[in-house]
Amino acid sequence: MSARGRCHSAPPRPRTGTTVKASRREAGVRVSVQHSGRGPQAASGEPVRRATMKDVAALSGVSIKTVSRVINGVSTVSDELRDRVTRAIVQLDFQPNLAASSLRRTDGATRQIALLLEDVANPFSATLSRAVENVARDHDSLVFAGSLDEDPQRELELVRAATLHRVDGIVIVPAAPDHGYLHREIRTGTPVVFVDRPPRGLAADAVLATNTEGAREAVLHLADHGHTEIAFLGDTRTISTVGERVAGYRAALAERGLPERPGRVVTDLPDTASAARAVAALLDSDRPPTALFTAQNLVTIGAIQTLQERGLHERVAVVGFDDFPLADLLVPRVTVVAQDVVRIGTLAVRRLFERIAGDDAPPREERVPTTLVVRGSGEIAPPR
Amino acid sequence: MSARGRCHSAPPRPRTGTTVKASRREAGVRVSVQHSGRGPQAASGEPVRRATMKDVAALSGVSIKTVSRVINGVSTVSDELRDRVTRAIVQLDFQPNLAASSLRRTDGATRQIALLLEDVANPFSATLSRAVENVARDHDSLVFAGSLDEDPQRELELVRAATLHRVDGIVIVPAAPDHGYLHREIRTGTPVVFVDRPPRGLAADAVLATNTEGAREAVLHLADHGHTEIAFLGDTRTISTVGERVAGYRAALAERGLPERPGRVVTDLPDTASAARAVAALLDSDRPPTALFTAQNLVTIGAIQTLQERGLHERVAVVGFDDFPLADLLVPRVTVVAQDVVRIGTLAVRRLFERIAGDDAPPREERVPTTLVVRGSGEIAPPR
DNA sequence: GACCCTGTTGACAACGTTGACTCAGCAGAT
DNA sequence: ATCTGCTGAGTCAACGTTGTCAACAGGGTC
Repeated sequence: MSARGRCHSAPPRPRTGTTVKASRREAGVRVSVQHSGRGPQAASGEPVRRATMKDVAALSGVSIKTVSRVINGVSTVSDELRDRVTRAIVQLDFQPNLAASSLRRTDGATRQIALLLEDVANPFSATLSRAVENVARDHDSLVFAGSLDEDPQRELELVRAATLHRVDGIVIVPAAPDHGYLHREIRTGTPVVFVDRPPRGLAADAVLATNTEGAREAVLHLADHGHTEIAFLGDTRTISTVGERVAGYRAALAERGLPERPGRVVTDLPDTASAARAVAALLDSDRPPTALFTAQNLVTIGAIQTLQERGLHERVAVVGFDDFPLADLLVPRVTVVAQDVVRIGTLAVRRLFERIAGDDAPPREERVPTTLVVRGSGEIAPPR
Repeated sequence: MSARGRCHSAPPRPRTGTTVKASRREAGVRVSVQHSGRGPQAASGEPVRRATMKDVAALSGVSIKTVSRVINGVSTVSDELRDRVTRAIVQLDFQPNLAASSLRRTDGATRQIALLLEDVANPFSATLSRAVENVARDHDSLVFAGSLDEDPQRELELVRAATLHRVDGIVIVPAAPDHGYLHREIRTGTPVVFVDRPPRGLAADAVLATNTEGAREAVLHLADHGHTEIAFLGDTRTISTVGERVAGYRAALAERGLPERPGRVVTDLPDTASAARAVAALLDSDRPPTALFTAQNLVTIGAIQTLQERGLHERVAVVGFDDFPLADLLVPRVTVVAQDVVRIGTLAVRRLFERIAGDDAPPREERVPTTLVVRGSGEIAPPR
């Protein structure tokens, strides 16, 4: 944007309808320039200075401080002045400058929070994101979302960017193996709430799913449908949820007196393709499992791909951890242990806003229960 | 946050491993308080004041202005001073106060852009969001995303919130029927780029899909597989893409000399459920269609639901507009006209950053081509 | 009438940074 | 030796707001 002009003179402004278009093509994208009489966008009607409190004060004949009081809802302003100021604000379309405000204020609030997740484009993150947005709205705060891609380095960068922008707080689905570095941020007044995975090397609030219990329930479900050969397939081992889910798997096997066969716990499957390959390998082994517990979204999908390719989708039982869209349109419909993602997100931001408001109770860990959603794929009986 | 303290004395800090937990239950969520020796989160090690340029200047023995120069990469600083300042910055963990900076700077840049979309939780929006984030990262900018839920009122509110926070620019998938109100924002220096749907009553940049051509291609595809009874099912009529896709549908029918039967164009299906009902109604009509062109994501899914329920999914052909996850795992796999969402998002933000950089060329409309993805559901032949 | 209290308003400085300007020092031209 | 121009550094004010404090009006009390 060029320097702010002072010129307020209105340019000639013909009707909008007269737009003429001319097309050309570049690299598959069709571009058309709009030769409207209104002229270029950025210069449309000369850049205009935004009104400040000073302008409002001048127009309503009061001091700047009184304008500030009206805006902040301070009660010691007479009705008459409040009225005059309010009218001036509307007339000038005044919006206070948040930067100046947060610079001066003692609490330094910016009314922005950061949400750092795995990848805004995956369904878990997207749902979380929406839940967080809804709560943030009630607190007049904006949410900026960042994707970590399970990369610790990226986590550092984004936390850094967040504090650079002086966000009021951070909700994070962490990727880093250690969070000691967050100590400094918390001490300088940026509270952090962990979601889905607990902090390591740091005491902080966390909202998590009951991973172990959920996994246990899933595997018991399979065992109770007659399966004795149940495999575990999961995401990257270093993610804490994976460990918890493995623990649940083992607890269920032990509870039903089933042995854990070697090679039946496969982890470090970060995407659909690797999960698909892992399932293929299992099926090709000497003693193929008759049931699969897929401990994550993408793993479940990869598994189903392989089963479909081999025509085994009506033969091998599958229970997945975490629900996903269209799970109930596949054949067979997919039985899952669903996390209450909206609940998790909501609790996490609420906690964050409590911290922002000054709550300094000891950090808490909240566990949100999962639900077994029976749909078909988990109720397939073992052969013979 | 309580008032900033000055106390820098380090509290006793025992090992982390000694955390003790106590559980209780409230409304299904298990809560455990962490009685770690480190004490409450917010007070952990007393709140600490953030370093300012003044501190850096004092530590390195230069003026504040020189610190500013170093941070902004001004070349007229001797190597020695630059070194001293850099070391002080690291030592104090200094991060410049962006609020103060943008307050003082002539361009007033905040390094934040807003992304307003239908709903961060739907796949189209989520993909767009990720694409925007990636480009924004290159410009050291943060993105905050907001969901409009197709609500014009909400659009006004969120644009308002965005300008209140003085974002450098806005990328928007609009919901409002008229965008004249944006004139003011553009003139005060907040450029706006439209995505998926063009602006109305305003000249502004837009990046759109080739809706008409894509729809035409889909319907020609169905006709060329022998269908003469093809229905159109679409989202809310007021959305411009819907109109364009209807136009493409009609163009294709005309091109193949097929009549448009009454009641075959069904719109205003905002969600899966209503789409499912609409398909049921069509199938129950006197002359049921043998093929469906579903002009939006959720509509496609709703249609498939009904077809599956009736066991017609291998009988009635379907081509959808817009790809969706798992489209290739359904039975039959779903043929779609895919939009290049990543491309659309990328072009849009790039354009936005050009505007932010001061480009004041006339507004442009770019059209990104669609691709027909043949998978099975669109190649089902009509009965007999 | 002097005193105090309360409630409303404004003057002023300060938040942390950067733009405009100044100034000292020095090299090269005169 | 003086002048000019340039380079590197510093001083000061200003961005738009809010916290602190003082001033003032009006009312009630003694």
